[in-house]
Amino acid sequence: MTTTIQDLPTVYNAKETEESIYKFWEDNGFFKADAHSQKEPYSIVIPPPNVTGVLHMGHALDETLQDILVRYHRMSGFETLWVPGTDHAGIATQNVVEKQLREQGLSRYDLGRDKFLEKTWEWANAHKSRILDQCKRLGASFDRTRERFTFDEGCSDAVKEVFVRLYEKGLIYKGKYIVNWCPRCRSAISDVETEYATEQGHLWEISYPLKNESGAIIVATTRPETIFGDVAIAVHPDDKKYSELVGKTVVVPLSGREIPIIADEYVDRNFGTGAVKITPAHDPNDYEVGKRHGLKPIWVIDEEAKMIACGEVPHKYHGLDRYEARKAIIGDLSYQNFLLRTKDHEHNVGKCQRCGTTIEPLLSEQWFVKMKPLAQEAIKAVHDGRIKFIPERWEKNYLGWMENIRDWCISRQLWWGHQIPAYHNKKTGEMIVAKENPNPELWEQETDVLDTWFSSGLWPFSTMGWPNTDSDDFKKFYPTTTLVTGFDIIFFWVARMITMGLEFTGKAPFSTVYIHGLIRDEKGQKMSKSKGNTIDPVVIIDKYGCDALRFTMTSLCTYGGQDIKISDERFEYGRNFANKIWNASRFVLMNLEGVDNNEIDFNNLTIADKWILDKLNSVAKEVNEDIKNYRIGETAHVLYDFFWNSYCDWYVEIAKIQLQNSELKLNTQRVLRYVLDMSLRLLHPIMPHITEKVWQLIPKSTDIKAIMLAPYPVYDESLAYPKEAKEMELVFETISSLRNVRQSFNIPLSLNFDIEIHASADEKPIFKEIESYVKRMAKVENITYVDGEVNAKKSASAVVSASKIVIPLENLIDFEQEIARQNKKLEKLAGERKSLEGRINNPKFVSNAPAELVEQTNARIAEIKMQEESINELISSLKG
RNA sequence: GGGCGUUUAGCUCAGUUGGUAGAGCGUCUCCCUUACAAGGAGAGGGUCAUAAGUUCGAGUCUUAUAACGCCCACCA
Repeated sequence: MTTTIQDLPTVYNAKETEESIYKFWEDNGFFKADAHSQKEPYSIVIPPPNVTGVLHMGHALDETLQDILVRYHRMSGFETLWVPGTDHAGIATQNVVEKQLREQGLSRYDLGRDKFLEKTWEWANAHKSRILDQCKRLGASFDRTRERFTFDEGCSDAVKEVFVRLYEKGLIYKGKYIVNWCPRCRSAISDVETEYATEQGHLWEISYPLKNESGAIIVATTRPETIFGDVAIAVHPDDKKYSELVGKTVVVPLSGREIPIIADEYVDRNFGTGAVKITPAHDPNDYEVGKRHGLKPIWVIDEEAKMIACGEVPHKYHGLDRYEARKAIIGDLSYQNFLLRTKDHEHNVGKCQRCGTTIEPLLSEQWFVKMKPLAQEAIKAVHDGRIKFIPERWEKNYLGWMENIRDWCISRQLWWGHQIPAYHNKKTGEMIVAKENPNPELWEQETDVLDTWFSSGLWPFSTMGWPNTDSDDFKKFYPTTTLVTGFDIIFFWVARMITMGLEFTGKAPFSTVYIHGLIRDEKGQKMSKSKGNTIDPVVIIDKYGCDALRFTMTSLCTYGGQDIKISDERFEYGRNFANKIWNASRFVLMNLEGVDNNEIDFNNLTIADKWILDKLNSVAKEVNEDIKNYRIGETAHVLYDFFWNSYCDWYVEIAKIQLQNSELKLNTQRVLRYVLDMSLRLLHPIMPHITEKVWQLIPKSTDIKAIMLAPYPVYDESLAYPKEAKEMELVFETISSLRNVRQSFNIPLSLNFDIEIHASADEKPIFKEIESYVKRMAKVENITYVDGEVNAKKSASAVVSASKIVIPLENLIDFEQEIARQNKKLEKLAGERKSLEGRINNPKFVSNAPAELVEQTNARIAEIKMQEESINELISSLKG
């Protein structure tokens, strides 16, 4: 880089910098992890983004937090691996490709399985690289040489291995059960993929006449279209209203079929009429009731949610959509006087998570994983601390789900996904489960594919070479250290990774699950394409810069993991900070001319030098603790405050004074450089590009090639200067008070005034030491020290710590106003003193509170009293 | 029905061993002081949702209430 300092623009150009800096890192292979390193490992696997589309803000946050942890640990001496990759996202990807086809008037069936898969692979491949390229724009320091895909060869092998082993252990079975069926996706989906929405519906009361006698039983239902699948009417066994009817037979309206009245505890006597129609093929509860009573299910709705065109469904309803059928049946029931009443009824309806279609509970043959036996260890691992959640409250959520876990329906009637490794004998129909087809001439593979989460559940170890447990990566980097993700996929993904990891590797796949909030729009709504309220991270990066995006988002992360509301303008916060860093750096670089490569001369430090070094030191301490404890938002705030308010607003301003002093110049340059260097390192994990860019420009002697490889600053006891840090308060207070006076009386900056300091004995030497700062920063001409009585006549004045400062300004100040100003301060002090005195006068406080606090309180009261006295003295002197 | 979260300055939100409140933005005043107007300086602004309790002391702990939000369960 041949940029000279003078060439650096006054406004930070994020776009230019970020591109070249990322290239610099990548070209040098700095992200590549070494499996043979002796360093302690730190590893993260990326939650693989779906190949359905492009990166959204949620990814941007997730990737940023991971990158912060990765960069922090890399700088802190760990052998650090971040594995990138993407998820084939079975149902979601199939849906987007199908949608594309539909726009051309085609369905997947028009293409056929092979052609459709070819097309989907094209889509996936295109999006895979696009997504990871977008991650690069986020500054992600992942090891691209280890990029993986949940549907690549290695992952597929792991999937087959796991499936076969679970099957052989009896933990995978196939059978007919009621499942959540999405008629649009034409596939079963799992419980967690089913979301519930409250809908306004109806409760219809239908009369079922008794066979061979007068009378009827009245049944309440929300789903009259399943009437042809009724196999019984159930009432509660203790319901006296119906006790005489149990055992009798009724005739199903519109059908004529005869079904029994049975008694079952499941029925709620107080709901509806207390009598329920039982439709085992289309309702999970009814299925259980049917099983208990040995009733055979009757299918009346097909896989597309249309009335079945055969069997028990009368001809006129054949092929009708479920809702059309409902309308027709209600009409017919009403016409034939079977419909007695229609009531409004609010109920929850299951929806497909992926397409929003109302779920049709359907009895069908599916594959399941028995989760209960696997869950035990997954519960234990959290209880005994092998895995911990941050924030902790998610543990409870996870455990609650695990403890009540149900079997997992893993088969999907889709095309895009891992085909189930089960084979059917073409002649005998026999079925085997094996990793490979023993003989394709004889055996045909199961057409169902696996739930996409089945392969994501193996991600932490399938990416490390498993089932080959001797692979270098597996040995060095598994188990991973931290998993970073949002709470929305704890059940889908985190829980499954934990169960699978423990089952197949014997180890928890990660030790910490760091759960962050969800990104929402400025109104707190979830971002979604359909609402049109999404913010594209790439657009933000183009407009404000990647580091600005990262810093802003990081600063909004709270320890409690609250959701994060963002709007375009919020990123100005990070952009402004980046610009501040840029300009402060420019100032420092411009002033480093003539500086040597030597370290700071610690025997020749000014009070201000010591103060900033002390401050930097304590900031380093706090930042390390914050990151280790996942208080990453706090890290951002601490660094912002330090860099802007301490370094820029105070130290750089003081340095301008010291640089003009030939004795102090060189060491001031070194301190400026040192603090800048360390600040950049501290900030690097959050704002990688700008810190690298500036760091490369700093003249220094190190042979470390990049800031991203430089050691992360830690607390250093030899750099603690508590005494000077405290004494500097006098500088801040003095200058602030003088500025306040200037502002209060509209004294122009062009006018330098004189001051008289009535210093306490202790503070006098400090005042002398800091004179040059006060003069320049408060625009003071002369400072004189006055002992004895104060004469503040026609003056403004200020009480600073134990000293008094008088500013003779007889033509410029309004004395009434000055008295008012001082009185206001008195009021404030008196308020504080009274409340403190209240405490100290309470004997219980004195006896119960820590001695140190009592002492502090007394000291503060004494200080206030003294300051009150001083102010009173000043006021009377002013009047006199 | 069960669980969780939120309620603090006009707005958005921080505030972990309980010691009398902070930031950013916005507002008001002044300033283009040779790093930065995406900036500098100064100021104003809060009975920390409500009620009770524990404590010498509560934004912080306990209980209850209210409002809003989320998750789980799912009576047809």
